[in-house]
Amino acid sequence: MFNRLNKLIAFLRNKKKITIKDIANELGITPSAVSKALNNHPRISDQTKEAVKAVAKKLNYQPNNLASALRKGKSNLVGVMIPRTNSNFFSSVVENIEQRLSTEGYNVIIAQSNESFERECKNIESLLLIQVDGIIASMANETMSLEHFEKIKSKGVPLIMFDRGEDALEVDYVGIDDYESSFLVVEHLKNQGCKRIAHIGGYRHTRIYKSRIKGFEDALKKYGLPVFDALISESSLLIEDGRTIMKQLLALPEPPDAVFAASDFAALGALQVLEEHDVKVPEDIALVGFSNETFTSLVKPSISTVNQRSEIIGTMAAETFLNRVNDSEWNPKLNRAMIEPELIIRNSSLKNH
Amino acid sequence: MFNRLNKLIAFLRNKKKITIKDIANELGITPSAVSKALNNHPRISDQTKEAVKAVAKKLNYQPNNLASALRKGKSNLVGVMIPRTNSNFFSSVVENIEQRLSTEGYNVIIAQSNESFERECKNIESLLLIQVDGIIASMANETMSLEHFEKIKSKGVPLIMFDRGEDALEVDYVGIDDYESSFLVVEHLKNQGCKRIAHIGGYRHTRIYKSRIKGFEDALKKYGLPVFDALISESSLLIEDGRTIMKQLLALPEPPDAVFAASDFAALGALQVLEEHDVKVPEDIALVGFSNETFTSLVKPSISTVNQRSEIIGTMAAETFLNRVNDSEWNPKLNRAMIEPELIIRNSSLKNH
DNA sequence: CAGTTTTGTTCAATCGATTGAACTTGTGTT
DNA sequence: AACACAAGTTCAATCGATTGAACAAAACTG
Repeated sequence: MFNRLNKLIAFLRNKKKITIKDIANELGITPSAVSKALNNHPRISDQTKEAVKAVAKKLNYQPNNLASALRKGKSNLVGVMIPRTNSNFFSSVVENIEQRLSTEGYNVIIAQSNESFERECKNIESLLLIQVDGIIASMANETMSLEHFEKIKSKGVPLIMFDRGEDALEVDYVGIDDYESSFLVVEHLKNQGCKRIAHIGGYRHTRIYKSRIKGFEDALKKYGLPVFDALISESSLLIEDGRTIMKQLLALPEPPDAVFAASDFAALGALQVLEEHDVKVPEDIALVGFSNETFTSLVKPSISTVNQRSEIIGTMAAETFLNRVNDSEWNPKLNRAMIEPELIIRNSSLKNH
Repeated sequence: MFNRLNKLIAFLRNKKKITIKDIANELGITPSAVSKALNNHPRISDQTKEAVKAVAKKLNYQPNNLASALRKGKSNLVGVMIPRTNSNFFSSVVENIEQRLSTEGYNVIIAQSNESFERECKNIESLLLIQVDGIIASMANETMSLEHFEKIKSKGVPLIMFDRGEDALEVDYVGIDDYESSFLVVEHLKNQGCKRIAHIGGYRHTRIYKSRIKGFEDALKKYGLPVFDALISESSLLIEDGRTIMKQLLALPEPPDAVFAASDFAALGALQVLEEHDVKVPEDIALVGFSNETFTSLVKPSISTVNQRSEIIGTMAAETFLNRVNDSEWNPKLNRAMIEPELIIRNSSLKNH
């Protein structure tokens, strides 16, 4: 009884699998003619093409991408690897990449590393196994070694990094100008009358965080403000890190009158601690975060932050990939795009209102 | 000059492409022996197996998944389609699915519909083209027609729905008991002394929202509270919807003393309006949301909400998929799992503290 | 009208791995 | 020594689509 059912199901499934052969039979031509007709080969008559396409539609033909990918060495898949999906910035970048690439016939595959180096390696492994035509990625915080990314390059698969990328990895890159963004923040805080500005930074081993720290220091100098090493810290920039560091800052003999955190999460942690210590924000201490996460506009006070222009970054990353596959080998020059950051001023740093 | 470079690159690429043939040559055996050795075929000697594996490692052999997928009709890919990635719930479910399936050798591919019906259709198209071995999905809010999902079934590809799924679509399902969750909320609100409870619900055409509304009404009856149609609304449950509806509720001759929103976003919108109208939460109006989004614990007051157990749902969805592929055709019975919801009580509904 | 082009199609090989059948050894049995 | 049998491997077909070369037929040229 089950056997009969099995066979029926198997039959139905086979029935479903329409191949170019079936179309060829239906029309009395060969599979190769069908293939060429479907691919708009110039040597095939319009008449045949139309007939083939009509039959294909009639039979509900679904091309087997695997087969064509195998033959053509092209899967029409683009892998996008991000540290986390539950971040406004990353998910927005992905959305914009999807939007741009889908018009070009590419399917976007998302993989998340969860900020884990190991996961990142595995994901790359997976994406390469799937034979993606390219990878657009942003590094996990944990990542220090670059071998896994080198592997992508060495396989000849185009690799485009965004936001978190390293110069040592000589690949196309799209991101905002992190160095510049620190200037925006410091200038704004200075205008608000702040004089002792602290920076809750990311680890210097990551280029973007290094740039933000360097930009921060240089901006202080430019605007004639003192640089205190005790006010500059490095961490993973999670909420908890923000909390810990903020507590340390408050314990200083001379606490800062402004805090610039290199991540909104760290800023949030800092805000929580400030509140717990009844420190008024922005009156006593002004606060600025980074990334324009959704919650920054929801908390009280709303947190000023740096907009990383996820739409532009996503679109440009996609565009860069497209250039890369179209130009292919003949264009070995790197494409490094630095987008202008935008400071979004909210209540956490707005003293005069 | 460029030509030479081209050739070098081409050469390097070819060099990279190690196939079982190369391994076979290296050892003086045939490709099929290599294939069998790598797949632990019983008829191959341990000695050969070890030798093959050693050489494979030495040459850094990367199996071409496309080829094996083509032959075996199995890609080892599982597509996960969710409405949005920037939601705590969905991204957590995905993470748990990934975790479970990766141990089984599957690669998870994420696609987001962005709550758009059209996008959902396209994504399914894509996933089917990629020849995924199965699809785990949660429907977009916009979706009313189910044809695209039927298509998955008709192709014999296992389909598992989670959270947002319809009974009409006769497929495996994992989700919390939405009906029950309304009881938890109403019971809690009643214990807080609330008597006129409003419900900001989702559209009834979606099963889960219908269940929540039905559960809400039945719970009111069970706990001896009056059911007012004017206090029950349907919307897309976005922040803006929460705002609009809250305003309407406040404009009533007799406003509610508690609001149960079927989404945290709607609850957030309601909270904003309440604050703008200087209504005290929870004293004047208590508020409960749904989904345990990150921000619910960050805003003031923190929002009580229903935990959808993303970990359990993700793991069970993965498990269900695995059962389905292993049991294959012989087990046509549906697997509908209803997880117990959990009420997380925060300040927005806690009057006595 | 012979000869050349153009057009439309078929042929056959190919992508890389898999798999059942077939074949060749070596070992064990009587 | 003859034979069965298992072990180890090779052979050849296959998955479905693609592609350059080859071929036939029609259209054009002088």
